[in-house]
Order: sequence, then C-alpha cells, then structure tokens
Amino acid sequence: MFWAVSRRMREQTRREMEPWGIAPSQGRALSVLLSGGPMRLSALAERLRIAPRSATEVVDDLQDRGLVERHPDPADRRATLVALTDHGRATGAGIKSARAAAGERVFASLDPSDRAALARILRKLTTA
Amino acid sequence: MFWAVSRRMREQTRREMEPWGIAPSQGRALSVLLSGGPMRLSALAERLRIAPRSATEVVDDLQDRGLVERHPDPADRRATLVALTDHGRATGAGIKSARAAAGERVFASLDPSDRAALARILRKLTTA
DNA sequence: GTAACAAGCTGAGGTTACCTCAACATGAGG
DNA sequence: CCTCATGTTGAGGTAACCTCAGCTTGTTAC
Repeated sequence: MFWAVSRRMREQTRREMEPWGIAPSQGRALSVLLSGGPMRLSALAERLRIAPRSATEVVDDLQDRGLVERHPDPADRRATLVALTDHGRATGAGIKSARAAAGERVFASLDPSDRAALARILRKLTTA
Repeated sequence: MFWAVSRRMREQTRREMEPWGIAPSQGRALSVLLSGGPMRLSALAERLRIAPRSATEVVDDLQDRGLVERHPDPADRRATLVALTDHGRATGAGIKSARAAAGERVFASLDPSDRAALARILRKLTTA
C-alpha cells in the first residue's frame, strides 16, 4: 500500500512539474539551493547524494538555463559557490508550490484528523 | 516526510534484496509472476507498466538465470506464456519475504495502533 | 486458401541519471 | 616551495527504460 501511494505521489509530482520544463534531477538541485542558500558544489552533491562529478553536470544545465550562477567562494577561491539567480529563485518557488499541490491532490481524500494522524506517524518514522 | 519514509523504504528494500543478486526490475517481474501466475509477455509488460519490447529483455534475463520458462500459449500459439520455474518460485518467495522484512524494519518503531491507523489511511489513499 | 492482422523477437539507436577513473588548472597552507 | 584540496573535463560504463522498423509465426475473416 505504501508503494502504491508512493507511486501516486511520484506521478502527481511529475504532472505538477511538467509545466516548468525542468528535469527531476534539476528540480531536486533547485530545491536544495532554495532551502540551503548558496553552497559549494561539493556540498550540493552531498545533499543530493550524488557524486561531485555528476553535480557538475547538473549545475552546468541549471546554469545554461540561467537558473544558477557560479561564483568563486571568497573564503576559498578554489571552491565554487552555486547560487540561485532571480529566475532560479522564482522557478524554485514555483516548483515548491507545484510539489505542495501534488501532495494536496494525493492527500485530498483525507479529513483533518487523518492528516494529523498520518503526519504524526510519518514524523515518528522519519525520526526513528 | 512521505518522501523521507519512501526513501528509507527503498533503501531497506534494496539492502534486503541484495543477497538475492537480482536486479530490481527483475525482482518486480518475478513478483508479478508469483502473484499472477503464468501470463503472456504482453500481460506482464502491462502489469509492470513497461513496453513489450522491454519486457522481452527482462524475461530473457530471467530465463538465462533459469527463473522462468517460455511456453507457447496453447490458446494462441503466437503468444508466449511466461511461467516461473521451481527455482523461480523459490526465488520469488524469497524476494517476497525480503520485501516483508524491509517493511518490518521501516515500520518497526510503530506500535500496533499506529500501524492500524497507517494501514487504514493508506488504504483510503489507494482506493480514493 | 489467401489476405490482413496480431504476438512476439531482434536490431538499432536514443534517453536519463547516475557511476568511476584519470588528467589537469588553480588556489591554499605548512 | 611543495603538497594537498577543489572543481572541471574527458572518456567510458551501467541500468532501465523508450521508439521504430523489419521479421517470423500464427490466427481469423472473407
């Protein structure tokens, strides 16, 4: 049952994301940057649980789309800080609400008390 | 939170599956065959939500591992029935219990009433 | 019985989202 | 100055899909 709901969630999210014309992998990176602020490429890779080599490519694509910029880290000029552009921030926010909308659709059939119960249980599971 | 639990579930399942030395895609096919019995390649493809062309390859691999056999469908000899071998049935059963063990681990921290609540809510979500 | 259609197989080529390994440039720190 | 670290690039690889086209072997309708 969990898998089934999970699949629905993925499908809804995919649909909700489509209008943004952004690949899932890039959307994830955007989200991380939105919530985490400018960060080093290596930090981004770690948060995304991918290899730095792969992060370089994700950031390349995001940069080509004008969603992020690379700046040398003033603290260590070997490092590059990846930062959202205004366009990137707007897109990130859009994606965030698209995700929220997807969740809303999936959980639409639950009444408030069920939602609360689910939230409580999921919290228990994630912190366990 | 749902995504986080989902990820844990995936990780646990992957770990639990490892000893079986079976790729996820093949594991899924095995499960479908275990619960659905012998079926046509096209039916298998449909249940797995993949293209028939791709199902051919999954079945090829499973056949190479001696887990399934192909027989012509007596009702329509153009069609091939994909059926589990004894080895395939055993492996399928092993996978099934590995999946169950993974679920058990993820949900281990829930007491019976939480489990019941979660089950009820998930059922609601899948049938909605 | 033959024509048209259906099931599956195969080859070729493509995509996404990753991976590793091996250079290489640039910069930091002792 | 020498070594180490950060990131970039190129090359090559993998899994699990996809489409399209051509092929064989059967089925079915006329």
